[in-house]
Amino acid sequence: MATKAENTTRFILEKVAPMFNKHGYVGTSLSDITKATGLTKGAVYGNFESKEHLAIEAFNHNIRKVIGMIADKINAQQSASAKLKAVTDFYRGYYEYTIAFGGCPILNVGIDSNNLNPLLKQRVNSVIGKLKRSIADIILLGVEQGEFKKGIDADAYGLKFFSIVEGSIFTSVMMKDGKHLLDMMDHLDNMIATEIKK
Amino acid sequence: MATKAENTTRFILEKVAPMFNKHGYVGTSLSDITKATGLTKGAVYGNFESKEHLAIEAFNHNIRKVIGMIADKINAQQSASAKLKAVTDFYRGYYEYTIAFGGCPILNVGIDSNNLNPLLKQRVNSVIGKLKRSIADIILLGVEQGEFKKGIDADAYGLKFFSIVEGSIFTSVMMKDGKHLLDMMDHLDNMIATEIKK
DNA sequence: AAAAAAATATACCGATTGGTATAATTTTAC
DNA sequence: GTAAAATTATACCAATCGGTATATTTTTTT
Repeated sequence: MATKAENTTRFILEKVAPMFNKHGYVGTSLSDITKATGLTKGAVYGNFESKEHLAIEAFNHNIRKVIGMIADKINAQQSASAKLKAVTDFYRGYYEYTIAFGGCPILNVGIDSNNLNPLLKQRVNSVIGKLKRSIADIILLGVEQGEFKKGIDADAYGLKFFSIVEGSIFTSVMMKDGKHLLDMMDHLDNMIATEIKK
Repeated sequence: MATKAENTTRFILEKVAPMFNKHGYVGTSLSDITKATGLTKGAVYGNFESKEHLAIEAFNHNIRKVIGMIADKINAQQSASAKLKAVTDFYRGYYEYTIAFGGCPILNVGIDSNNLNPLLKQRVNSVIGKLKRSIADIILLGVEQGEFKKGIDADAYGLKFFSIVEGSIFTSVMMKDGKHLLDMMDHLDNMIATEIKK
């Protein structure tokens, strides 16, 4: 059975994760946190050594959730092109999913931590690297299986994929325009069809 | 001649604009501002009614500079395709230009102000709308002049263009990878060539 | 159920936050 | 050059910041 502290840790994280995502690191105060959790500073600092570590774990929590969902969609498919389609399909539903949550954690925490919080930024960069890698690996798989063109720069396309996704989320969230995200996923599918597939 | 206050206003704005861009609204304190300008709160509040208005005018200042540069490049070209190429060429040099400055103000202030500062967010949205409009107008010009395909959704492409640019800047700045921005501008040029041009 | 250990609450710390009233200074108008 | 007006500096405000030492409560172990 989970100990009391483990339960509290998870409880705090779940309450706090969307707050950090919406309002950023400096924009989320300890009093915001105690207010939202109904706990006191004692409980918070009993479970997390500092606000910074709490923010990092909140980011990890957010990322685990999103990445987990994408990974499930990817793993449910066999072929490389079906895996890539699973990713764009996932983001086709992302606007509705994320709008209450405050947008993409990578984008939000990335911008928020840049020039301000090196530890957090390092975490974000690590996640970007992993996402790029997982797309690039799918592309390499497609090349191996004869689905995709030989000699394609998988890493560069992984990063392209990522940039287009993040830019689309930014615009959709800012303009409150879920349709735009759909358009952009069509654009990505088209890029895959014309530039990557044989 | 400019009055004393006008000079001071401009001086503060120039000093403060990159700070807000790098560290965000909550991340830039009045003491940061007085330290950077060498002035006192009296001078600051004599020229700006509040920190929020200062942040808004700093954003306007940043935007005017960037938009002005793009507009010059666009206006220097005659044909619609040359105008679009001028935009992607501008962003090909954007990484070096912006890295010391802290990234794109639209992206930074957009993320920063979302769910936190409605006035600032409104300003950002207005700028996004104008950028979309100016790209869409170039596309409409191209259609009119027979360069571009008829029946193309100029507004949707304006927003696509914007999303790809912003996503690319985000990734480039985060990963400190200027090359990626070049790749993405190639991608945009290619999109124009294959989807928009006749 | 009692004792030990773990977890949470309370009360406080110095530092900093944005903002302001007023005094001192500098600029402008005459 | 002097008076009036505009501008900047100083000194202060209450509120809030992240963090901590300690007291209290709750959970776990025996």
